Amino acid sequence: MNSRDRLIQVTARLIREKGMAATGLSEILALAGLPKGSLYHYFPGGKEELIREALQSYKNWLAEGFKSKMKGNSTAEGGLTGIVDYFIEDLKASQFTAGCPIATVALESNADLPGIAMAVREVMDYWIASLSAYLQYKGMAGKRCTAEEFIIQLEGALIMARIYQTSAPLEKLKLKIKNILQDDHTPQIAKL
Amino acid sequence: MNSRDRLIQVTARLIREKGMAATGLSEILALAGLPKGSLYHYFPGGKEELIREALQSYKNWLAEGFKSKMKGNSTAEGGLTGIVDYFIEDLKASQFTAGCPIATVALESNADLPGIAMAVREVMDYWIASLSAYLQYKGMAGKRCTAEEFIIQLEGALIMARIYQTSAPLEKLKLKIKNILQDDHTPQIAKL
DNA sequence: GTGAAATTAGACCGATCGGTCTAATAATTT
DNA sequence: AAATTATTAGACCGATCGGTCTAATTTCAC
Repeated sequence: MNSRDRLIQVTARLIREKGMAATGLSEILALAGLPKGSLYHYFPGGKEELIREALQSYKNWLAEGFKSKMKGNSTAEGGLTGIVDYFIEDLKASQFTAGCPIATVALESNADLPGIAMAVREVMDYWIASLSAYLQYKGMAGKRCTAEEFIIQLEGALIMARIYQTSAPLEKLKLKIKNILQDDHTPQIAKL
Repeated sequence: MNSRDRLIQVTARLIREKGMAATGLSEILALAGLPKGSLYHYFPGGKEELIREALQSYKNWLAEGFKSKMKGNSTAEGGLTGIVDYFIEDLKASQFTAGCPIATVALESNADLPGIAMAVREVMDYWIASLSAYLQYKGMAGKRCTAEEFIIQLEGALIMARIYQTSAPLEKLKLKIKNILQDDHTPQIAKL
């Protein structure tokens, strides 16, 4: 992997493990085996740009999961179950140290970091849109609400999993997918 | 408010807004209007002890919510709705800058901070236990699973609310409470 | 092979980090 | 009033923070 990508990957990993503020540039550089010059060569915007790129790379990670897990499942229920499995695998591989970077950064971002907050929204938008499109393709009604509902429960489960160091909440989520898909999530006051 | 409590409150607020690592002692002291000596007088354990206390204070905040919102509602559904309202009020009061400190700190904590991770678990334990006891009092079955389920959805909704700066996910959660209470959350393989 | 561009290397910067320490002051006890 | 304790005050510490800058080196084009 080239230096630029290595920096992004290391940054992404550290952010998922301990957040944005606790991740120092020197630690990133040490793990990537690069000097400071390389960082500012590839990312003139410094730490913030690097973090934004790390968030963007999470989009690719999500896209990979969509591709591999949805292709192998014919039903919407199977597809969503696959996505949860994708997160379970990731969680176990990291020994429950890696959460969702979107959530982690979202909870750390504030009005002082508008660029970060926007990047967070963008990735979440992508996630919701991808899931919605998938659900629509599978013939679901109220797709966007269902997608949001699924992600909300997934994010909540990921936090619980992190706190108690167990994948149980995600395993439980898999059992609830059928309900999520069946529930009527269309807003009471029509939105579209 | 005395100096000690002021330090805890300021710390709790900053943590909820931007997390643990990004919250500096100097900022805490400036907002509390106290010198460094006071901090280490009351909290010899330094920043970590202060954060643990801030997390503990969140237990009190939760307990207040339980008291005020559950007393005023006779049904379990009404009680949980009240809790969600409690979070909505808090979120709006902070202009969507204050998340759940448990989640925020949980996503920032790792093996290097065992004391923090334990404090996070302790507050979450308290939360789950309180809700379980309430549900049992209201005659619910599968109380603990239902409590966990509710909290997971609340945490997920809080993240979404933070990202999009809207209380909509929490408003939606209120509409789902009836379903959460009705669903069978007892584990497939009995746990107790 | 030579010149230009891309990349690596790391010294250096001021600011801030969490933490320690001593002294002054305020409050309380006797 | 004197002695004791609790609290405030802030100078100071080494370490690290994110960031800048100049060279050295490597890569690549011609």
